[in-house]
Amino acid sequence: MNGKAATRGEAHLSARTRLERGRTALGPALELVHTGRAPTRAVLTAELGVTRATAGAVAAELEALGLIRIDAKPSAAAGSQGRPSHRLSVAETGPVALAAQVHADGFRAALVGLGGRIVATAPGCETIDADPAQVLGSVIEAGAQLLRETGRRCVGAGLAVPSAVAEPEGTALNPLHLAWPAGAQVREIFANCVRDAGIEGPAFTGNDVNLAALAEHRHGAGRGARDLLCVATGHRGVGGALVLDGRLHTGSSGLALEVGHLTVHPEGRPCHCGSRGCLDVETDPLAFLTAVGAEPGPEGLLQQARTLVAENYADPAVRTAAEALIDRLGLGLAGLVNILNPDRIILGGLHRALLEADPERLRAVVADRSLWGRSGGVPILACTLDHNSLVGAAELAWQPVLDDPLGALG
Amino acid sequence: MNGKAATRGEAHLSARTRLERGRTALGPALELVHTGRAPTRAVLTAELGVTRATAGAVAAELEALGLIRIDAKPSAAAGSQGRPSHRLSVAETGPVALAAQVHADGFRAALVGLGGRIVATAPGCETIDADPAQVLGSVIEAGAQLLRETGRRCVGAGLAVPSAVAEPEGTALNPLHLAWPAGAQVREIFANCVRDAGIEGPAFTGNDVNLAALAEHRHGAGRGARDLLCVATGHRGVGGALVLDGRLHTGSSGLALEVGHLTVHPEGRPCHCGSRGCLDVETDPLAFLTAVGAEPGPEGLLQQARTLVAENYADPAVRTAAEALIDRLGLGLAGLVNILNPDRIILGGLHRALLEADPERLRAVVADRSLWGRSGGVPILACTLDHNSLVGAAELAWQPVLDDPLGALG
DNA sequence: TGACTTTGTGCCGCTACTAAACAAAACCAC
DNA sequence: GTGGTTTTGTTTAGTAGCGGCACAAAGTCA
Repeated sequence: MNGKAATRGEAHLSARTRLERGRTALGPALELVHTGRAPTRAVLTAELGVTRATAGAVAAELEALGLIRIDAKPSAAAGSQGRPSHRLSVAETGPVALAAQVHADGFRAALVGLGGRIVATAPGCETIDADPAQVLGSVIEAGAQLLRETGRRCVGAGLAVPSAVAEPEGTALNPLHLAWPAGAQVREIFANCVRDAGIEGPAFTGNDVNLAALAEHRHGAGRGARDLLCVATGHRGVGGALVLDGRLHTGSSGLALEVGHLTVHPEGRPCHCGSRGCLDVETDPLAFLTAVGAEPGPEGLLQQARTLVAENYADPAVRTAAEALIDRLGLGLAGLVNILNPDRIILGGLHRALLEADPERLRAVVADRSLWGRSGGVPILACTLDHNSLVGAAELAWQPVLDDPLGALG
Repeated sequence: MNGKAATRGEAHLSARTRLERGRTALGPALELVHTGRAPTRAVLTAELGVTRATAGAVAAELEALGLIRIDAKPSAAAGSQGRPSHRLSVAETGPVALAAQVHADGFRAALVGLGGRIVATAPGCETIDADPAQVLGSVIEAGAQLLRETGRRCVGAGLAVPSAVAEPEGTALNPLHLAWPAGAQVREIFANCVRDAGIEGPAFTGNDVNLAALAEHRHGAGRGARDLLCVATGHRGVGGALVLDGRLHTGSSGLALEVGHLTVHPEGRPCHCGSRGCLDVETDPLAFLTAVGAEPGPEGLLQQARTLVAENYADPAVRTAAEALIDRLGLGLAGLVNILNPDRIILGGLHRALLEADPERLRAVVADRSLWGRSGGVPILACTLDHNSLVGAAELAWQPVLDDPLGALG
């Protein structure tokens, strides 16, 4: 060991300069197929910037690894000239990632293949225990059952939690809606559950909105965006996420994009953070239901608020409350646009319903409050994936394979 | 051309997947020497993660290109064992970048070598014309004169302007303090001036605070940081910049980190943006001087405010005004911390003076208003480089060489 | 003085790629 | 049909960059 070298730079820095070796084209090629950007070897050739020979060899190797499928029969695209190409697709019986999600109403487990395809889903549970180890043990047991039933190889496991996850410790800082203790070592607990269940591969844990953003970027409304901003509500509060150049930006300690305490209404209601009129307390489902004067129903705050916006927008009380929320959400998004200048924004939860109820109003507010009205033209879209947090959790587990297929599976 | 491939992904995406070829170790190695992280070939070996043979060959090639110098005599580090290593350093007579900066008081030109070392400086001008082409023509003429005097090879030119620069057009959106027209095509004008002066290499233009952040990251207080946030004042207004993984984050249209309109004082003074109590109007030199009740002096707002803070902090009026600014700056920084979660913050201009006057107060405010007080522990430092915008402008011109030394110089 | 430690270099071989020629499978014009 | 064109896929040979290894060099330590 060389002491000078070890203390000189932080680990992540030398990682950035460290060179890749081996089949460097393998990972990028798999990612292109995974995200649906390489339907044929010809496209793969162009996207990788390599020769046809290389693209062919790489594709063959990925097929040999059981990750992708190359159609035996060529299929000509309509109106195309030349020799028809063989389609590339994700292997249908290839490995899967075990994805898990916990939320206020319970948990879910699923197996997710390449391409973000959900292969199998466990029934799920509708209640949640106060002990993280018990909950995560149950959800992993459900996942292990799925693996036994399908008999598929597992590349790893990912967990989505409705809380900020601190780096590098992997503790849940505010699992307020889970009745879990703040600071619970979720990553470690989850990894232990995965190991104890005899499941292959590494285990990862992330915030649900972050993972939803990652999934939308790769397989949903965020495809092709370079700087993607996601904002979404759960039942309570607001979460944000940023995907830069295809990677989640979680900041130095995992706490980036905690957007809930942007001020969007200086005279607004007080927030537990000590300020007033935070995005959290002004635009979440509870804020909306309170403004409408609706009694809490049995279906949960988020579902109740969404349904009201979607189905009763003609009701003046609903519309007035919704427009107030849209204006404040727009103010918050404009503030984020001025700081992050994303090239796309995706909304989830109640915010998605608000966008769909009156897209023009939201876009106008954002454009009006963005500097020079210019970046106000940023596209604002609704998220498009079902279970995007679950798919995002699987992306975490797939990442090592995408980075180095041979190293992770060989 | 393949139409399908061309329309499938945006250009930057295929660039990310496109593979490097040739001597892939050359660029990273040069960057390590450039940023002072590879003082010997042994360290270079460790940082690159290659064999000694490769590191030796790469260093020899960089020396042959005239970019670095390998000491003929070995120099043993104190208290070290083993064979002493030959020191690596930046070539003293190697190529230079032409750096230019325009600001409210005039312009400056300099030649900057690798390592961020200013090799030569032109006297500079104290007045500024309303016509961008004339100003940039003059500054380039001063730079060309320096090149003639020193006879050194030029790798390109970089320009720092006190305005947001829109991407990809390269227009200055708010050169308010320059008396230039908003929307001036500064990048194109600058590139034309460079070409007309017969200067080799490409020309680049960027915002001065962004470039200052880049320079501080590579050669100053930001070294080793992964997520670096910079906030600085000029004479009027506040600018921000973010360096992620060694690269400037300018957002999709160059307008990221326009932090001047964060709300830091809801009942504060009105801002031209339509809101009240923006960081711009609450924490810039004019805000400070107004709060103190000082008459504008001849030395410029920034210098006057800085001097007051640095030399008259005992004066109750100065102290009261400074503390109010610190509190509001802290609020703004806390908001940015909640969104970006940087691992370091660097302050420039008046903000630097405020930090140095009362570092504890500023850190306490930021920690208090950051979520969980956790990321509030982010280090807040003063910038350390002289002429950091100028050095940053040179970094732009050096970047192609750092990315691919052979391709840029061979 | 000799053992040990660390740095630097020459040589060999591997491997992932390129380049270029060839083969295959569609279309079109006649 | 038949032959030409276009695009895709494969085969072959060649190359460049890096790893591995052995060895040499230049210091410290006992």
